[in-house]
Amino acid sequence: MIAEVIVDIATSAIDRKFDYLVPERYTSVVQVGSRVKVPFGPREIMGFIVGLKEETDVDIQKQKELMDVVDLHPLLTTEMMELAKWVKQDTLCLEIDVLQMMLPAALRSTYEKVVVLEKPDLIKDEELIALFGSKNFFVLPKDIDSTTVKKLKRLADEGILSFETVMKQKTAVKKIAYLELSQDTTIFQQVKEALTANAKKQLALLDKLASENRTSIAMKEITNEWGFTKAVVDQLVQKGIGTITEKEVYREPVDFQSVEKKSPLQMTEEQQIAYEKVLHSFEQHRAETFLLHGITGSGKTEIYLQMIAHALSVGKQAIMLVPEIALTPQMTERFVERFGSQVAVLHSGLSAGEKYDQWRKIHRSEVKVVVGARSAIFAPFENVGVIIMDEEHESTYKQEDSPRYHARDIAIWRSEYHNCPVILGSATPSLESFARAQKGVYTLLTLVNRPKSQPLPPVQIVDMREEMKKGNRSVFSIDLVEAMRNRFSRNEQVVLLLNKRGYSSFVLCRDCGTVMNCPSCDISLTYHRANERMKCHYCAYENPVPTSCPSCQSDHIRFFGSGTQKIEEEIAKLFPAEKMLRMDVDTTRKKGAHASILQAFGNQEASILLGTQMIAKGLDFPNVTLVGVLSADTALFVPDFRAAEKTFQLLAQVSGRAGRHDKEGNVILQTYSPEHYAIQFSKAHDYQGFYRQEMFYRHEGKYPPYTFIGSIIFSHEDLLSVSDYAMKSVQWLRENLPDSVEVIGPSIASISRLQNRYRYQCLLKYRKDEDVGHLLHQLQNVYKTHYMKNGYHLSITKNPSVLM
DNA sequence: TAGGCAGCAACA
DNA sequence: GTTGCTGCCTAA
Ligand SMILES: [Zn+2]
Ligand SMILES: [Zn+2]
Repeated sequence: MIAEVIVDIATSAIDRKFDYLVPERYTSVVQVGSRVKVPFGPREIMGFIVGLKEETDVDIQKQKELMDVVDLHPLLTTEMMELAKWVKQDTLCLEIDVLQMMLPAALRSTYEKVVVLEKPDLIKDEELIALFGSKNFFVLPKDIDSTTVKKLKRLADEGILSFETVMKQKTAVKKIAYLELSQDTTIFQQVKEALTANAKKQLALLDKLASENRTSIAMKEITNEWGFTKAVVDQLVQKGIGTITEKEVYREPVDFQSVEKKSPLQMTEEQQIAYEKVLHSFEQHRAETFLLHGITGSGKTEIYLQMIAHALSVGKQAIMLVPEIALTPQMTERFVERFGSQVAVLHSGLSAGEKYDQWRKIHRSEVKVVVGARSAIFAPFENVGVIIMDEEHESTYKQEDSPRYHARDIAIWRSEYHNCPVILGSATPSLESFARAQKGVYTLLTLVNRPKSQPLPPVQIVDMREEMKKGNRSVFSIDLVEAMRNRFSRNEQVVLLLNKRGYSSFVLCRDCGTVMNCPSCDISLTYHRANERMKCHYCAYENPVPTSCPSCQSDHIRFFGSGTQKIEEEIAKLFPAEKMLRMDVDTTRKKGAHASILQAFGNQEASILLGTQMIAKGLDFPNVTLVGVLSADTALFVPDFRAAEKTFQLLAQVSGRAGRHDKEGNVILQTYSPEHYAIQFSKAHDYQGFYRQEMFYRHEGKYPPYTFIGSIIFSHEDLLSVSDYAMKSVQWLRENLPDSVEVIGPSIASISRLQNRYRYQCLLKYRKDEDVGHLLHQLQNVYKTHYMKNGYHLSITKNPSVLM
């Protein structure tokens, strides 16, 4: 038998199947989807079996046997392997990268080089002896200097030492030791009678066991809570009262006991209609995509819950995607309330072990519902009944680095595989999705009423130019200050949004204006207050903040925070009695900080929550009756065709935060461009109006959804080389692409240098994937054969979420 | 002429 | 991604 194996090496030349002979003893255990240990050149590495066959074209002399079958049960389903092939083809990435991404990080193998001392008496060099310490081996560090390596290699040639590569698995299954008591109850009496008088502890433990009347007790409980040492237990085990066994346990991030079970809510007529349309499609086993457009508070989640419940009732599984930032404990609780321990949760806050355990529960079908962020779309269920993506417009559903997949595309692919519906839900759908719904590619479902909430809050626009004329130079308009004062007098809460997308704090010299930049990237360094250091977001560079300016030696160094600090001071002056919580990149760097700030605000520990766009999601607070947007327009003027769409989505989202409950809410938008349509339509809560206006501009500019965008980045350490490569490539594209494809560039990329590499960018606007797919593959092949080895980089992103 | 080192193909 | 081979250069 022959196994087709994709090996664990992420290089394009290796990213294909290799045939291995299956030794006789493994023929009954090898399965497609299992991992295997294989010889590859002089090494041993991990690989995935992607096929089994009886014959191979490979030279008989080249053929090798696989060494070991690692998994007795396949890790990857047939579906996942097919999906990986499609993702490779569609996003121009490596198949092995997709396969690795489908599995939890804990299953990834790592490789270590170990130096083993063979003849200890023949080694003279003191430095080398020190490396071994008292052992006869050491792990070769990655950053070891080359002279030491040379010395070691020489000794290896003489046979004094040898190099070995060790394959390691990161995290294993967690096991807990249990004392299993014997079934034979007479043994206890026998042992007890045979005890000598000085065996007081053993006697006490026997009595305790008798009083507990359990058959299995965790060793931890016996030692920590009952206060017996392991020696006492061991002695009794030796006398035959039972055995110590290891039991597999799951590291469980959700406490199911503490969550009260809840029944489905009565749906409104509008919800019922939407639900039944999906249900009909579900019953027909159709792979239909629904766009559920419902304003904030219109009850989309109840439709999700009931659809999932129905899928489970006929033995199917469900995948529920939520953007990472909205995946709060409150969010997951809603699912646990309905489905109890049938829910698995996957998000970035889990440890590697917890993620692995959640994944195993999914893989073994011990849970039926997955609630998770982007990567949860790869949940290895085998009988999916419905896939739901909440807030489908979120750009975080697109993975920024390879494999550059969009969760929406994966969702639709999987729905076709399982013949089940997909629900894309949003209050402000992406233009792409809404346009597809208009064309009938997706089925549009609309919710316009808010069953439990007040009508959408009135939005007031404050023209900050007028404030300037009145002589108010503060970031707070007179109206906003007045409204805030009014809320505080009623003991209500206020949310303030500082709309400064993408800005982080930087370090600047006040005398000459020099901004501290990364020496290897054309980007300013980010100031980290916690340790007084400056870091580069794009490479590993890190340095303490200088005491004097490197270009003019002045010591007037200033830090520009995300802007929230300055506003914090101003609030303290205006409302000295009010407590405030700040939420921005600085205060949420630590894991869990985000959730704890929101929780504190929910507990009324402060009356003001000030933050950047990250506050737009998450909890809804019943006591918040005013949302103030300090600078509604700053994101409008970034050079991105989605700027208006993103601004509208953000404003719509924060507006929904005010007055979701019995109290009436208000929104105040401060702006320097009150006439802009994104702001005007936000005020009117008019998605459709915004959609029509924005579609007009997209049509004018030939932007999505009228076209698709492809972004190609060329980079090299040498500026002239990369400009030459970019020019040649783009010229070739122009000559070979059909006229319907617009080729823009090449031009210097917006981040012109990254990790010491100069960057050029080219943009493609095309209408059909077939128009560019073939040529992009060809461009990549030319890159692999002629450019890659000379230090060039080529990166192709289809439908980038940001134009960088 | 041995030793060293960069460049490169092969990995089943 | 690594490895070991090849051919060229350099120091003795
Ligand atoms: Zn950098
Ligand atoms: Zn200066």
